[in-house]
Amino acid sequence: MALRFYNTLTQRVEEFAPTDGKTVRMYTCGPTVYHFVHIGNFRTFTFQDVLRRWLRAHGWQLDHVMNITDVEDKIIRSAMEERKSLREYTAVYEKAFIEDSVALRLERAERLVRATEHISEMVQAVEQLSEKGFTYKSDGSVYYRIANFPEYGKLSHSDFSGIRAGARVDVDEYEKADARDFVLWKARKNGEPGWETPLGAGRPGWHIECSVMAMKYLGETLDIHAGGVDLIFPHHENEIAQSEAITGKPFSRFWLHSEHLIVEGQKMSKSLGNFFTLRDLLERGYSPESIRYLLASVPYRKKLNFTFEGLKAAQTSIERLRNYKLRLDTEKFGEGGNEKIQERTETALRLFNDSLDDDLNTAEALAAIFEFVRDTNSSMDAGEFRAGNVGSALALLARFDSVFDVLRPTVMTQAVTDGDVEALIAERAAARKRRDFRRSDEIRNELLERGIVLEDTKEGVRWKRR
RNA sequence: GGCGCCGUAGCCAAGUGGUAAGGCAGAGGUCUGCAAAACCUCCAUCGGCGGUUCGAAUCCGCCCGGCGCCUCCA
Repeated sequence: MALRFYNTLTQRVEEFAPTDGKTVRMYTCGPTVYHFVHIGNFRTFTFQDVLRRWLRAHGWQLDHVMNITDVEDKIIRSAMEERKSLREYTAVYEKAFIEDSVALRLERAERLVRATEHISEMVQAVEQLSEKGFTYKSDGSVYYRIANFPEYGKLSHSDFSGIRAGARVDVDEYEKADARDFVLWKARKNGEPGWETPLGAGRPGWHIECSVMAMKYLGETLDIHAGGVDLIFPHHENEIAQSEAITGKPFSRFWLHSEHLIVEGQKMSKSLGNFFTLRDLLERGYSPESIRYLLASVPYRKKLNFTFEGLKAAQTSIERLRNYKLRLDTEKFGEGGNEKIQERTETALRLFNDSLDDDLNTAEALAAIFEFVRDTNSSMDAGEFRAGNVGSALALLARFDSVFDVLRPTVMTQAVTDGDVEALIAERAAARKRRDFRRSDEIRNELLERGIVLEDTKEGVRWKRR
């Protein structure tokens, strides 16, 4: 089955392949670095990570650009309050974002680009728009005149023809000709940081950075542009208006949008006390993998109800898979291979692939894996699973983990060395041999307290860190 | 008011015309010195009503209940 995505632009599921057949040129809207990125943002970034990994599983190369918005009203306000430069202020949160991303095993985009490092390109873009008659000035700021872009609204599927000038309260304190017009270049106000440019002293509007950076690195037409649903309007709509007005070509072939995350059934908000950053959750003792698993397990176009019960369930689910892999790695199976099991492995792999090809249906992909795990665990118990079946089973798990990436535990500090463990296991074995179960259990509990779990199997003791 | 989404077992959640995936939790059991791990069994007729159809969770209509965007926002 071919890879298909739901395209917001066409409102249809469409087959996807990169234009040149080799490299997927993708742009995703990254964080605004004025605070710690929250778990809802990471839902979107995790979706993008799964997307990246699955595109690569198809054999394509990636050229993925993610922006860092490091100039924007809230940043300016906060930086001024703290008497810091923009860079001083944003550096903290940018660093935190990257650390959090590493913890969640989010692959780094091929290019991570900052808005403030593309000011001159943005100025050029605004000038191009002016030359083509898409702009007007008001109070020293430059605005985009959407009336001159008839296709405005094609992404959000809204009809703006009825909107009249002055129909809305103007939130920007600037005079706009039309309510939907948006600012391309904001004139500097008293004491604000800004740039001296041919457009005047000021700073770029939010939308122009994405148009400029996307086209600078990826060309006039992208393969994929992705972000959260709340960006459809106005951000992505405005990006289209800017980019297509300049080039006359489609800005992006595919537009993918991830749904929001809610917490315990409610919208995440600071006032409700259900607002979490990754750091908050890690402090509560949840593992990065369990958070990653939970975020990835719900298909990206569905709202994700983030609950602590779900987080615990995620951790238990991961352990089940790790136990299975441990079993494959350590158990002695009979010689030869079992044809039936081989067929089931192939079926599971096919189901896994087909599910992800179907607009990244991660829930269905997981089901294929768990069904396979139960089925083959059962075969192992019955002695039907053979040494010849191990390889393909491990390959299936590897395929799974190349996307979900949760099998490897995040190593905290290793208080106990492997040697210590082995020595105690040997002592325990001796105790068990003389049926001294008191001493035997004592050792097992002692190890458990230090994070080592022992399992007695018919081939001897197996242990793991938890 | 405009546009759109959702409502499947205790929780999370697939399935979009042929008689309900998967995970977690729970109950009982097998195995084990005891555990752990694993396996087995049990646990829903899909918000409500009506319609279309041989047949609907899946299509249509109405109703009830959540929610998003339309303004900064992943």
